[in-house]
Amino acid sequence: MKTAREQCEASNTLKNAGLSQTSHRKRILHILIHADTPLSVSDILRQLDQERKMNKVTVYRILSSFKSEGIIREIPTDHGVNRYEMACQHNPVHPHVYCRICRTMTCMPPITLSQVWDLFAAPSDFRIDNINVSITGLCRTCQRK
Amino acid sequence: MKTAREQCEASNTLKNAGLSQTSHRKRILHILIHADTPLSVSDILRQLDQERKMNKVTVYRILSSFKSEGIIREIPTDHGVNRYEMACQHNPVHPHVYCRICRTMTCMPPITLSQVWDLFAAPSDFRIDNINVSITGLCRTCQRK
DNA sequence: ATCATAAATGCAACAGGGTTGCAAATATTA
DNA sequence: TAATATTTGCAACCCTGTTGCATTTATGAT
Ligand SMILES: [Mn+2]
Ligand SMILES: [Mn+2]
Ligand SMILES: [Zn+2]
Ligand SMILES: [Zn+2]
Repeated sequence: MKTAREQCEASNTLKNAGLSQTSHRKRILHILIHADTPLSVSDILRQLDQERKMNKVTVYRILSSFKSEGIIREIPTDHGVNRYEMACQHNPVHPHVYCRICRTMTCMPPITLSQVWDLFAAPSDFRIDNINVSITGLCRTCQRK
Repeated sequence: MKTAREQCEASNTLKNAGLSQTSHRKRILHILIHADTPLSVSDILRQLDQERKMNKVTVYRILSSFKSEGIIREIPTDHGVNRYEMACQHNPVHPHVYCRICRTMTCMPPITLSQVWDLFAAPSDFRIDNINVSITGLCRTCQRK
């Protein structure tokens, strides 16, 4: 019997999703698991390239497969740059605050799915894949400028 | 004394925002006021071009000024294409459902700002400009394919 | 109205995120 | 090991959105 934490590790995550265990996928997953804020593709490429270059097309395709399998969440921003975070048990759906100047994105405490459901009352014939709550504005630092 | 409806008309909106009354701005505002769903720049250009062409840079700049003045809201999507809707009295903040296949965006019933505030508990030192709730998934039609 | 000044628009060129086709490399299975 | 399917890299591309600059249009004072 595995602990919950173990099940969120890279190789288990890939196994549970039915994805083959390539080194590329594990490297990207490792970065996402250890991130404390949602990452853009540029962020991920920058981290990868410190160790060994990876083609950006590969990163996009891997993120796309992770998204299809529900391993990660995609969070759009006002600036047209998507960000990605783990969608595992330890990271339930939650809102984000996003500074439109420095483009810092910060995770907020989670809300329960039932709260979201009650509040937003999505139409019953719409199949929900993803609920994104994004609060854009100015962080404390950027308010001073 | 003007009625509330009159205050949301194009020329009044421009006057209240302190923007000069150019024909370009009025044409775009007219399109947004009569839209029943948030529009992309392509949507707006397509409608404009049926009558008389307008340069896309002009459209972007006008939307940008409208956004700065709080006349319109900008709604990002998973596909990196922003959409725009009026932010007048008759159109309070509300969530949207967005189909990731046909890319249809539909407005949902409004929630009160205090509900959002209580639920998301944004940090007190963050100055909120915009709260966006976006529900992505499949519309009824696209579920059948 | 006339002129001076500021603001708005069009055009071209560009930036950056993201995608597609195809060939080469790697993993999987028999 | 050999055959097959999947993954990766590369180049070229598409699309949204931006920037610089010249031209046009609006504004405001004389
Ligand atoms: Mn988060
Ligand atoms: Mn709406
Ligand atoms: Zn900031
Ligand atoms: Zn659809």
